[in-house]
Amino acid sequence: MPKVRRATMTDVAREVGVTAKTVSRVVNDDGPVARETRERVLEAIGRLGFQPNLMARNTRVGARDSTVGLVIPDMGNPFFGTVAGSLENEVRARGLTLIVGSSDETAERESALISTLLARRVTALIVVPSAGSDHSHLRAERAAGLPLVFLDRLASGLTADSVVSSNREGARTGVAHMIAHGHRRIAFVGDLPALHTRRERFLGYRDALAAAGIGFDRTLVETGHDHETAAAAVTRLVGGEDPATAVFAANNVAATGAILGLARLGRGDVALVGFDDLPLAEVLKPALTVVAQDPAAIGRAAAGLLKGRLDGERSRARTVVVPTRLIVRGSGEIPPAAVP
Amino acid sequence: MPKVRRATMTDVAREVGVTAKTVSRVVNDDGPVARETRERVLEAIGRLGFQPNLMARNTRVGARDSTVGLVIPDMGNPFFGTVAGSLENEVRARGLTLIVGSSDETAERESALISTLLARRVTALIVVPSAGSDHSHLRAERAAGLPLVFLDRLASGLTADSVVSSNREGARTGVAHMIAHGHRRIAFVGDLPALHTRRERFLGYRDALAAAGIGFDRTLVETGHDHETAAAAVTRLVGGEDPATAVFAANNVAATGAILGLARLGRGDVALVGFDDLPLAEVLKPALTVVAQDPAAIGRAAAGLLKGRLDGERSRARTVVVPTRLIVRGSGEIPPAAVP
DNA sequence: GCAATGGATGTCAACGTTGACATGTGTCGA
DNA sequence: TCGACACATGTCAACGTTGACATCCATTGC
Repeated sequence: MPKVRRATMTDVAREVGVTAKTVSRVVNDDGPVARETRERVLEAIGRLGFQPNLMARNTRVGARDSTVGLVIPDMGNPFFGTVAGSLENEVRARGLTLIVGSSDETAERESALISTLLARRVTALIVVPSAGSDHSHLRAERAAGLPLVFLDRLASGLTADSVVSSNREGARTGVAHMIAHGHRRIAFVGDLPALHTRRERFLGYRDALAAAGIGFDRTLVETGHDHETAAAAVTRLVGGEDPATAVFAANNVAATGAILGLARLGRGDVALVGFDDLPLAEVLKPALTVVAQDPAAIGRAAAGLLKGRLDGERSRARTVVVPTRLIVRGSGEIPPAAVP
Repeated sequence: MPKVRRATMTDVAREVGVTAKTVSRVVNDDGPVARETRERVLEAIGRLGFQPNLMARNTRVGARDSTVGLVIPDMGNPFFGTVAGSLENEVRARGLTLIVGSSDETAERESALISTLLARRVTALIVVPSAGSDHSHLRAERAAGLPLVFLDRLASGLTADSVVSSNREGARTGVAHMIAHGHRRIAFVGDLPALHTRRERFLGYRDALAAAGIGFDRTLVETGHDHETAAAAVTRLVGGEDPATAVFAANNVAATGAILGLARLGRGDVALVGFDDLPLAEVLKPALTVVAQDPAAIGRAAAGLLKGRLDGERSRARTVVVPTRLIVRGSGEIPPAAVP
């Protein structure tokens, strides 16, 4: 690994003929410095390409840092991307910088990433828990005063501030919508079963079935963590005997996969409701009916909780539930095919 | 801001009755430690929730750090998300951690973000340059040995390792494809004019026109940096007198906006080719013909360049061009409407 | 029996920065 | 004219960690 030798305050100071402390004063606008000295220091800083070493500063001044760490499961998923973007705006408005890492939906990487961020002494931490991860090791940090917010999914092994969508109620609404259009064989395609969101949405699915007096059929439940597995799952669900006449896709990936799967089969007769909106939802044939989340609102809510903690609030952990909204566009209103 | 007091090595050492140095040896697996001492230290570490302070370590040992910083313009854009994900895999395979920040496509934020990352002494830096940003200030860093790679767009004011798609040639191919299907009024909808990708793709567009002897019409060129402005641009382009019969959308956002705009107008008769593939491209009506980029290959190429520099390569800066591929699906083969 | 060996631990200083406090110099009001 | 005061800068130590080197003790070999 190449050694990167960078200019230090002492280098700058030597260049100008002052002390490091004076350079420090210039850099931090702290304490009086003669106009002429300041100018010479700034000139030398530019010439040497000096950049203050935050790491060294932070050992001296403690945790008063300015970055917020965010851990998401997947950079490629636009839902998390949008949430991250929203969060970034909020966080920056407070003068903080957001840095993001991906856990790739594994507990080990999540844990490693959190360690890295903590080792770098981030000011606050926001985590989208991965499948199967345990967060009890964060208890000490939280107790020590680290602002900590869980996003999209609740943490396990620890109670902390959280922001989630109204998963159960949203899923119930989406499924009930298809029941109201006459469906009784409604499939559920969701993300990994260990995920909080998947479980909650599954409960909502069952709520809707139960409310309509429809028996639960385990064979109508499938998992798809990427487009192709979701497409394959849907292919199985709408084929065979006693197939599903409708599909509830419990997140954007499953919905995209379901759309691909149904289109490839030419099954425009199958009803479909997705959880989470897609940019192209309105132009699909049929247009996609969804239970829309509000990623921007989720980001704002998380930032709100974080700000409270940063301002020293020590109240009990709160969970903010961001409402979802059914957007009717066509795919969810397709009636069941006439029984032969 | 709450003060977060964390356990230090000294705290752990006091607890066990040894010196900080011994704790350091245990933590870093460095030098001999008696089995029993090691166990007692580990126990105390667990009990106190100690985590080594990377910042302090780094002041001592210098730049030998383990994180790579990545600056992208927009977290919400799946293209950058996918590239980031690919890069993450590559980087992690080398035992490094990727941290990402968003510049929101502004030069100021990009610059601030780079400063933050440099101040945190990242091992290497990967940047997707924003519109109008200047990178000459990174010359000193690069000279000092900082591995630095530009992604998707070339830097301005500095020559450094770069990875880009074959933008010009890809765009030329896409536009030529529509010309081959009889179009002569082909509109161009691209991202911000200051962006390298937009400029290159625009050159490819003009190459194709010139090769076919079609005069350039400035009124057929529009800008759309988000879905709605792109949709509005397309609406203008295909309306009025002497309208465009075909549209080349120079990135995924413009393509999505174009699809939305055309669909809302009910203009299924307008040909469309997008730059960058979309997950739902195949199921659109008509299915979307695209010039596909390979985000995973882009990530891998960048990681490859980075690894070379990390291993101490001091050769001249290289630019890797990742090929694009025309995927014919239907929307690009629509013939021009019969002239009235 | 004693030096050489090596394991287990300690001591000290240094990384780059900044808080606390000290020093020196010039200005101003009484 | 002199003390008070503000300004400009310096000195020193400390943040938490680790590299270099020292020390102590128990084996080991001859």
